[in-house]
Amino acid sequence: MDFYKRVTLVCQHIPEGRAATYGQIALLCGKPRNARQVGYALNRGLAGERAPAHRVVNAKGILSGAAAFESHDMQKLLLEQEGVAVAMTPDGWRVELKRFGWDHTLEDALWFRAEFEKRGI
DNA sequence: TACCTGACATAAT
DNA sequence: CATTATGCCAGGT
Repeated sequence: MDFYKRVTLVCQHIPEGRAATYGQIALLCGKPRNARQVGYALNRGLAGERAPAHRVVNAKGILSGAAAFESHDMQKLLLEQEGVAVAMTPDGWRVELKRFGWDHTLEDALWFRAEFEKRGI
C-alpha cells in the first residue's frame, strides 16, 4: 500500500469550495491513525502539484499549513477565492467546518477503496 | 538502536 | 468554549 499515492488521489477529489481535515483524508486512505503523515506528504510535496493542499485543515478548521505556502496568506486567499470564508482567531485563520467541511459519503469511501485496489496503491 | 520532531486527533478536565 | 495529556507513526539524526 502506497499511502502517499492514496493521499494524492483523495486530495485531488476534495470538492472545490470545501475543506477536508487531515484525519478525514487519512481515514479515506485506509489509515485512520496517519493524520500526521498526511501533513508530512503535503509539506514535502509528495502529493504532487495537482493536489489542492489549500483545502486541507486540521480538526478545528485551522489553516495549520499556511506557513508552507509561498506567501503566508496564500492558503487563505485560495480558499476565499473559491467561496470559503476564513476568519482570524487567536489560533490562526479558521474555516467553519460546519459550513465548509467536506461531508464525504460512504459511497465516496467505497469508491476510493475500489480505486486503490484498481490502481494497486 | 534510541531519541526527536511534527501542515494531527481525541478524551479528559 | 480552552487547556492539557496521551496516543500516533513515518522520517530524520
